[in-house]
Amino acid sequence: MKISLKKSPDRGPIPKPTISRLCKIYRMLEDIEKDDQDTISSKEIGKRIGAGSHTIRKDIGYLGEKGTSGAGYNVSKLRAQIAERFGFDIEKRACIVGLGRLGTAIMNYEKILNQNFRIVAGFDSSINKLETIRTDIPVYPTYEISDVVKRENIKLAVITTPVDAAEKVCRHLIDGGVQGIINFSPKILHPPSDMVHINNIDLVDEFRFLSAQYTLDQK
Amino acid sequence: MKISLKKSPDRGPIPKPTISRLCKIYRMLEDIEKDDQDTISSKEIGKRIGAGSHTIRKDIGYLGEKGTSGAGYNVSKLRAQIAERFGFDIEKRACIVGLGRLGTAIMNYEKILNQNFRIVAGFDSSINKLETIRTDIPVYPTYEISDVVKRENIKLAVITTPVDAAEKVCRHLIDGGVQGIINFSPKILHPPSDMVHINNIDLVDEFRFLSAQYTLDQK
DNA sequence: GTGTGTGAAATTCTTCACAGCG
DNA sequence: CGCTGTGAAGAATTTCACACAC
Repeated sequence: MKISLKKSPDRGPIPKPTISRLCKIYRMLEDIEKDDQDTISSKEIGKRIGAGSHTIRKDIGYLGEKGTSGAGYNVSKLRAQIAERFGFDIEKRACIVGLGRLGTAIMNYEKILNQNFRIVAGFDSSINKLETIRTDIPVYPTYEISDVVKRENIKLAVITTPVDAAEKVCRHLIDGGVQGIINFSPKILHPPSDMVHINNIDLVDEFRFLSAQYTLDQK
Repeated sequence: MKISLKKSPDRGPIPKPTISRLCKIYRMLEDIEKDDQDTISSKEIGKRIGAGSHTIRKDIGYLGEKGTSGAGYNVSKLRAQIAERFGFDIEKRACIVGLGRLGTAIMNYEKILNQNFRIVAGFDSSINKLETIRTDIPVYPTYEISDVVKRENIKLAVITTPVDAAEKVCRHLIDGGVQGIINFSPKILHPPSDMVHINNIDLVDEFRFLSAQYTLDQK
């Protein structure tokens, strides 16, 4: 007699690289859903996001839902699965701190609005700037950060201030309850607790990284 | 008799994470050099860039130059060492394709200019935009990309076009000889050869990644 | 004592390989 | 067959631990 002991598979915590790939896969699935295609193989997903089919299957394995052998994955089911696991169906409220060129560019980046991320506040330390900015999104002086963040239930923030302001701004955001920060200032910010995640993106560093790589492979 | 056989250490190819950290360390050293501090320990470097002291020592080990036990590393010597290895002393020429809000913001990001990266061209498909843009940097229509890139010896590029243009632009850049690309469009671009490096940064994905992480750790 | 250099261990992540399903 | 699911192998990184230098 065969005992159908279904051994629970890989259900450890999801590795970060997997989370990152699943986010990319998610967007890809959105695109594909718009086309006629309603099924997709791990191989094709892999080709699109730049990974092997094995990796993709492992990644999807963490979600728990199964694909159909021989056919691949059901596009909308898989997308829904990722959304559910990562909370993408719940609208997230975000803000931008630092309304210079980059900050306003992001504030107006219409794409974000459609994607269950809503930018509901902008902050700048210059009263002048606050008065001249043309936008539908309410803007506030920086000293109100933690109050507004609390009141508006903002969970995500983008920092586009000059370097010297970044650290203080970061503290205020976290005091207010922000849980994820994208920091474009060239000051590396560290999460004060495991409940907060920070993504430091510095353009100059990115340039350097690319430059270093191709310099190295010319040796 | 003791034979002083100096076994050559870790001299394999430098791992990517190490390259990335060394780029951050490099910037940090620049900052510190401006202050009075002329020596720094692996522990402090680690704290600043968010890594353990062990990791930092390993990273620096790849460079070949040694620190001084008990004192740490000589700041300017280490910086020079990184610059030399990664070619940071050689001025790199860059361009921006897509002169929307984000593109122009980056084009005017004065920091880059000071850092041995010079933005020497902008491109856009709209003649209108080319005519109205106010900048010292020469701008061209996109169909001239590969010519201008070749002529101006441009090695780095930033893509800030809408999605549908990204792929074609990427090809033209690479035809012209670009070796490193930062792509801000939400289309994932793949390097056609090992000689080209591409860094795909999509804002929405970054939001999702952060959002996913904090959603997961609330479970 | 403080701090580096580095093999070795531990961990994390990716790739392989192959059984099993449609 | 083609394609998924998954343990096991393998590779890449990080962390440890401790000898040695200042």
